[in-house]
Amino acid sequence: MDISRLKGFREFLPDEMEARRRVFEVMRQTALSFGFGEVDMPSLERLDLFRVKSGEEIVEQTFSFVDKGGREVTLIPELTPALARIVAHRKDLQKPVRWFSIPKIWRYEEPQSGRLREFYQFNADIFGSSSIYADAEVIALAMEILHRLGLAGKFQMRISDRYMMEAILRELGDVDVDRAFRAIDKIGRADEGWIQNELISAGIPDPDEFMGFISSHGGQDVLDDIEAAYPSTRPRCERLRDLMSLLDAYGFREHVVDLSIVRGLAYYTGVVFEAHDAKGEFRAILGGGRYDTVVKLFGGEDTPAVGFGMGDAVLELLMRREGVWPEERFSPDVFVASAGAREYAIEVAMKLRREGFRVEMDLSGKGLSKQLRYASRRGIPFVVIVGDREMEKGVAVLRDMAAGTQVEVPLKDLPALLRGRLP
RNA sequence: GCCGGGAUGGGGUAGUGGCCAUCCUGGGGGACUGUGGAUCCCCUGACCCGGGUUCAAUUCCCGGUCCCGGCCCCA
Repeated sequence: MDISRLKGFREFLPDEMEARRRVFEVMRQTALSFGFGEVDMPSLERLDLFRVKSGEEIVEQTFSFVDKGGREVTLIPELTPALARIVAHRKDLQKPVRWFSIPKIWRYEEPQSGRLREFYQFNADIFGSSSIYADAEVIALAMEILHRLGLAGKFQMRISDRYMMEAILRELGDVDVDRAFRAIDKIGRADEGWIQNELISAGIPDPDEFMGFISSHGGQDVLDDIEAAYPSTRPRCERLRDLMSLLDAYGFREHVVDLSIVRGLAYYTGVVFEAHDAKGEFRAILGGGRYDTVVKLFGGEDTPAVGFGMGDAVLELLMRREGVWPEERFSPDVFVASAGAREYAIEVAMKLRREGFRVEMDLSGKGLSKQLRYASRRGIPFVVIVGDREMEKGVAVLRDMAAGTQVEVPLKDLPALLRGRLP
């Protein structure tokens, strides 16, 4: 019998979980500050929910199985279809809908650096607004999260527009758009000769010149060049210019136009974006874009949408490298040590707990020496010592473990004193 | 699914075709029943799995699993 942990799955103990929880809390507070509401969705869904959007090949990349009722089901590989289903059917929802979530999601792939089979993914979407303001708002949320996580200037937000790329490809002739996109998506990762061959096969006559264009990334000047060379891109260039200006207005500096960003998925429409490590060490930190046709696929009205997803794996690698991953340590604020007078110790512990402190209490019934040793080893910064003497006087002894000093205080003053000493 | 490198107590490691498999750390207990970190003592606990070669395999060979990394893919 094999009871070992499955490949690509992680276990988090309190120390590790505390760090991750803090990171998620930053994401959550940032999204809330942007007026996004938090949602949660089922972890198990019908496989058909994902077939609608992505086709049969997705089955091989999901944790799917037939349940006891004969239904084909799967652990969700992404959140968007469930959201689109709700938006399609809940016609009472006032638009624009702005939602975020931090679900666990599952993908049956080979684990490697920054990629696991089970991971958390922060997800934010706006449904019901086709305006460029919505694109800007979503991208700004992504950048603000990275900023608040201590990654300002450590990433680059690369932005493109699929419609613009399609316009360029149409000007080049009879091009196999999907194939060209796949090749473009590999720029910077795959062999350049191979990419050129793929581009030729896709029907692009002069891949050298073409790659020159899409390899250049930067600000408005890149858009000017594109517009001059491919006049039919003008409306999309205008839109991208607006987007870049809006992101300036949000106060960000990490955004650039980068035509090599196309995203692998067929359903994206219009603006697409990815945030990358500025040093180019890791795979994409996050990715997203516009998907204006998806809600309709689920039977709803034509509902424009834009959003992004950010997994915790690459983010963690990057934050660790930059030294901004939170300290991996969980400990209570206070340990209540009991020297007899167990009921009084319980009373003190509960008082502190209800005042908002993290309070661990002795459960061993061992001597004070052992209790102090335990608290010391756990790294708990304060110990409250209570026994018969303290109970009779209605006081408690507050011991600062780092300083090795202690004071006797009336019980009613204990919370305030503790609050003043904790960081 | 494919390719490369790994795998020795909970964590980190040394080492070996044969003898009680090394050390550090952690965990439990004690010296110490109202004051911790030090020290000392005791206890706990490992050669990834299966097959092969061999008198003998943790060690060599093959396969698998898992970990790390790369490819494919990346919703």
